[in-house]
Amino acid sequence: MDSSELKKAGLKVTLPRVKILEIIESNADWHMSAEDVYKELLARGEEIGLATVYRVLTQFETADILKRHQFEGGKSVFELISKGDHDHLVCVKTGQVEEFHDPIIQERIAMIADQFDFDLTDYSLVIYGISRKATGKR
Amino acid sequence: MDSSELKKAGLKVTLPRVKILEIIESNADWHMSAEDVYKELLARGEEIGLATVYRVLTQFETADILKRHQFEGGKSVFELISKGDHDHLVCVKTGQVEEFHDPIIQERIAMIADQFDFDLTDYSLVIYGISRKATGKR
DNA sequence: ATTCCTGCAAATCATTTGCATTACC
DNA sequence: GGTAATGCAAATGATTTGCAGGAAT
Repeated sequence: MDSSELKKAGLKVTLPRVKILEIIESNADWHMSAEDVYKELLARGEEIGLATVYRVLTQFETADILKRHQFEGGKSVFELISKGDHDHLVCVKTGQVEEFHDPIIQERIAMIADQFDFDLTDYSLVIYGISRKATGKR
Repeated sequence: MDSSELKKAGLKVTLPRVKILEIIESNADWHMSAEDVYKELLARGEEIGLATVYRVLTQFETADILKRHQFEGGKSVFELISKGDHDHLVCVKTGQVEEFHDPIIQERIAMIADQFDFDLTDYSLVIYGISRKATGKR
């Protein structure tokens, strides 16, 4: 059950939090914005305010349940950290997102941080391109 | 002279545009936000509106004179494309920005885009960390 | 002259916050 | 029951846009 994850994070198990986590989990293959989550809540007939969605998403980020990404265009999108370590390719035409993992790049990043005397805390890598296969996703 | 750059880009040579380009060029070692440019204009006694700064910066971006970056925190920052190809390290404590160039990473990125059938248009790589040298820049 | 540009204020967009009310433990 | 969480509306912060007046070619 999801509640354990919430408790573990020191968050009270409330209906909005459970519902929001459910929605993110049932859409684990995409990257949802606060607005997306809110719309999905409405679609499911839940009475949860947009402000709460923003608050909860931020709490989940702090609790290391979600990771926030910016990609292009003002809005943040989120994905489950439990999905593991990966970076993204984004199609600039369709918005389609693909995931990849490249140890060589990661090793280089660690090396570069070290060269510059930085304690690496995180990095962000997004590849933008035009997908040659018309996946027309979403 | 700067005017040639503007003309080449199909932009009329106007005082705001020349002044803004001057400011960016004279601060080529940092990454300025629209607000930063605006403040610098005021400091230099120029009467140029913030809206114009935003408009001009966007035009320069479209004309491939500037590149826009997001880094952390809502605001966009800009830098001259003529500075060449590089990526960034950002100190999460001080905001200090360092630049690096790594052909191996770039080659990998090209390879990955190709594997996923993407025509690479661009990518964004930012390394976040805590600088061990207190550069206390800016 | 004509078309493009600028300044200003008002409009947007995404996100945040104050506060009274309500829901968990 | 007490504290933490939520909903709503209003506040923010960054950026954009409409429009009337001003410049550049």
